[in-house]
Amino acid sequence: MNAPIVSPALTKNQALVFDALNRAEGPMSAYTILDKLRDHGFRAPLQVYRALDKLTEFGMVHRLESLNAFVACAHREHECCGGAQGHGHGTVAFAICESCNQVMEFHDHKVDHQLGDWAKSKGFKPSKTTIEIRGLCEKCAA
Amino acid sequence: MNAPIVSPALTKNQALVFDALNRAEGPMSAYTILDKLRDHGFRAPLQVYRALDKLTEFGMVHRLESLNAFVACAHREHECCGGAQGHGHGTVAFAICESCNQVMEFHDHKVDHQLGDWAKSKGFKPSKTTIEIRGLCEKCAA
DNA sequence: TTAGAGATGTAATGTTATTACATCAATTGC
DNA sequence: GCAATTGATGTAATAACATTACATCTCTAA
Repeated sequence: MNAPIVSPALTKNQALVFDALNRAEGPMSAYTILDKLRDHGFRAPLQVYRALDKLTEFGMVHRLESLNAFVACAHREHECCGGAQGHGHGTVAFAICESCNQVMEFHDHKVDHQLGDWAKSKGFKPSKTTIEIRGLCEKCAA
Repeated sequence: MNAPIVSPALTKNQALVFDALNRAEGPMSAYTILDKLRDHGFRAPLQVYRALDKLTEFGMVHRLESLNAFVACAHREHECCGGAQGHGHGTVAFAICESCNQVMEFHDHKVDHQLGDWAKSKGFKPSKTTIEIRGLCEKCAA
């Protein structure tokens, strides 16, 4: 089984981690996830990191590099352009509110293309692109 | 003294850290910098982090979020659009070769605008934007 | 039924970043 | 001059994030 387009069957640990992230309504660090899952038998960081690796590979979870934290993917399945990253989209971008910690996930074709064009012009072969906007969301900026 | 447009006078520690990054021809972690500067009297991480904070604030150094590492800014002074981030540019983007660790710093008006437009449409007020493309540079992809 | 692959559990360690507290030097206002 | 403030520095300790190493275990395909 490789690079499934639809959600694959998850292992127990993967399902627990994914569920925790879905309930969270915001990004969580690996160690926060670990704490949430202690009641379910989790005892070591590696259990979380292994599950996160897989979920990320499946495109079901994203890592926020500027936060060292993780969020469940907010895209609906089959939405918009199928990309190299499985699950149904190309590069995703994030707007992260530094006040309320809310994260907006979005996709922007033009940005995607523009960066792709730059890469092509330089002979650079992208494997993963990170776009994160830190700032204040509408509510918090008011 | 606040938010200088030209390079401010650096303190001894700031100058040492900046110099180390300039010589490096590639990103360095804070602890790598620390090791390089032990001969110059550095003994603790905080000495490095404090200098990096200031240099970043001055726009002379960038943090690569996906690497937890730092690079000296590759822009010439006075080049292109003066932005909110001092030093003479708006958002910068990075292409990071995962094979040879070379980093290309660039600026793309269209991407900048496009993300700005998205933010405006959502009422989001950006403070800092991260754009990092991981992949293989032309040489390493060949 | 056994060899391989993948998932799991656990401990230990490595790497990155911050908090807390003390000191020192330059500047400002009196 | 000389407090008072501000900013830079030094040091130790700790917190936060992530990986390596090794031992099982379970399923499945030959």
